[in-house]
Amino acid sequence: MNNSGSTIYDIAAEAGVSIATVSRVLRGSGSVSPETKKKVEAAIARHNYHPSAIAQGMTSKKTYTLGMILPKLLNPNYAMIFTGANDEARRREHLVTLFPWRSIIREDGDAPPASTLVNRRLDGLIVCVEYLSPEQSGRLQTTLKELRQYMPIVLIGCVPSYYNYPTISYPMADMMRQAVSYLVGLGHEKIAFIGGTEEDQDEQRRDVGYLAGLKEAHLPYTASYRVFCRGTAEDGEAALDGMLSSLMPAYWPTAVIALNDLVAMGCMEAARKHGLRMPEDLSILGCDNLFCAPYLSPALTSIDTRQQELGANAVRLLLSGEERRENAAWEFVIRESCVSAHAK
Amino acid sequence: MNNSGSTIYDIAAEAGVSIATVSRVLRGSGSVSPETKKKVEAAIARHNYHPSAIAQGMTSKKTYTLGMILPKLLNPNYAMIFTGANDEARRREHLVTLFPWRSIIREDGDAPPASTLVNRRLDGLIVCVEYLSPEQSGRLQTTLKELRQYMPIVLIGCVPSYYNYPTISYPMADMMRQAVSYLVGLGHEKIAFIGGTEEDQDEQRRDVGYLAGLKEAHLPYTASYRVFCRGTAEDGEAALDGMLSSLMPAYWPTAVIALNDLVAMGCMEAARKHGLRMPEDLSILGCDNLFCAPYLSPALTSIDTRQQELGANAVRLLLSGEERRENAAWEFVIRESCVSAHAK
DNA sequence: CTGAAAGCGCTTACAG
DNA sequence: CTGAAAGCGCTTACAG
Repeated sequence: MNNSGSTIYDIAAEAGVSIATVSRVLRGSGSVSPETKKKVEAAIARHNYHPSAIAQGMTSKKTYTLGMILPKLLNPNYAMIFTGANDEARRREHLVTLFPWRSIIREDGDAPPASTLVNRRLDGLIVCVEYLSPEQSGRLQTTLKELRQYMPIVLIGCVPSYYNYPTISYPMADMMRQAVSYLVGLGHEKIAFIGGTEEDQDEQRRDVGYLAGLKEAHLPYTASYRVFCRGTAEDGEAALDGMLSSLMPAYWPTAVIALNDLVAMGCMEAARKHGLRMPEDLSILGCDNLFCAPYLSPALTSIDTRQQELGANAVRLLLSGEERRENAAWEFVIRESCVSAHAK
Repeated sequence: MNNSGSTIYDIAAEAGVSIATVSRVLRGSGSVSPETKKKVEAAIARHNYHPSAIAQGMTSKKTYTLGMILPKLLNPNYAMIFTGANDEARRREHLVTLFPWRSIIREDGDAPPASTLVNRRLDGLIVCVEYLSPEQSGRLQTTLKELRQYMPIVLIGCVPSYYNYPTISYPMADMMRQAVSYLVGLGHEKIAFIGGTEEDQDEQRRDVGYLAGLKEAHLPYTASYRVFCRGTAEDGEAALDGMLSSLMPAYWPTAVIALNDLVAMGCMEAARKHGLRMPEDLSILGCDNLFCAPYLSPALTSIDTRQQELGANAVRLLLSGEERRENAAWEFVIRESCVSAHAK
């Protein structure tokens, strides 16, 4: 039986009923007598009929597909977020499709922003925000405002507190404050912070927490211990390398808090090149708890940001239609890369 | 202007033309006089009108959406494949959406396989195949045969040579033969192979190449050097641990070829626990060249399998409609984890 | 160059 | 419980 072309008309004809009736048994709506239901189901099975979600969407105005925008999928974290979202969406009969970051940031000669997004008539959009320069942030907000007219939006990740959308965001300042506190508890006084952006004005940004942590511990703030960089391993390596190179060894930090595990990996590399033993000479704290964290040397102590959970929760929030702003969950994962400052 | 509801009718009314004309300027088909074209474009801009891809698909029978099925996205490799595919698809005005592995393998109480896939009226499907037990392989083939009636399919990854679909597959036996050869060149004679499946009958499977490599070097095949496992770091750790525990140290291998970098990471962990120094006591060769390979200790020598390229090529092959079977590209990336057998 | 009309595959009031 | 009909937002022959 050539099933690739069956439509609801074929089924109706086969079962000797109208297409309305077929539709009813398909959706389990309205009422259908047991006998005709049986006939229709038999016809469906015989034709191996699969109703077109496209045509259904045409009528119902729903596509059952959600859009997701991530800075990049190459960072394994984003893959986790996507997986979490995708799985949750499947449970709710939705699909999630990924759109490129540039479709909302719109650089140079990009296509009109958002047009693909809107064409596809998505039921909603999840945008993961992170590390934006002021101009990027401006353009993003413009695009979001436009998109908002067409579909509900949920923001996740490191979302500045002045963005006004349903959001699930990491309490970054808290995380960093506690990170400092953890290292202080291990006896560290020279604690560096590598990564993050200096330009954003959000009060929840990472270095606000870093500064708060230092203050809380009555530690002085040393400008050369705070270096900004983006989130790759190369960035991290260059950043720590630069810091170590410009400082007399006596002033080298004994601990560094890295923006994320990628940066932490780069820091390890830089430390190694400068002859530092880890963790004795230098403790390193990462963030994200990448799958490879346990396999680094030393095994990386990190902050698990439960990315899969974040993705799943984003879908739930989006589908709920609520306007809430919530905090994402996180927790320390203690391994071997952070030890007492007096371990050496 | 409330643009969220504009349809082609609104534009037509606004411009004082028929919807057919609007459609023509939208698609650049047929011919339209410059003036009416201008009028229509003005109306489109004023309404900020975005034609519905859904409705367009309704007529054209195309969804411009491709499906992709990966064993799991959590392995960063798969994220690379997906990214490569997604980027290439975007260039060709297509979207790619991810479907869960179980939708084609159909385990226990799963929904009827393929039904979501077919409902969505995909323009094509890319399936990444890997490490299948015979039963899984059987079920997969059944599902593929069914799906094939509805949409073109391309297979990628480690595809048994007896699968009869357009395919881009790694020449695994070749890769492994050359891996052995590389280690032999470094003076190794006790070379272990960890990973892969023993059940598949494909002649391109990894251990065929491993055996061929040994033979070529006139090295004996030692059964205890070949241990099967799945592809996670835990699997790799358990596998090498088991091997080392069951062998007298004098018989320990001096080099191990790991199924992939995850397994290699696990092997490193196991080696460390058994007091082996790397690379002096044990060389390790990975496969996939994960982003973290350079940051392991020692930096992992690996086989780069160019996953992003694979994803992009899969899209091209799928959209070309050709029935070819091609080999995926790969290359050695030499770092520090493989050294001369006499280095100690 | 342009419009009226049919059709894509469904769903959903509205009658009966 | 069931069917005829309108409608979802487009595209594409077919006339003119």
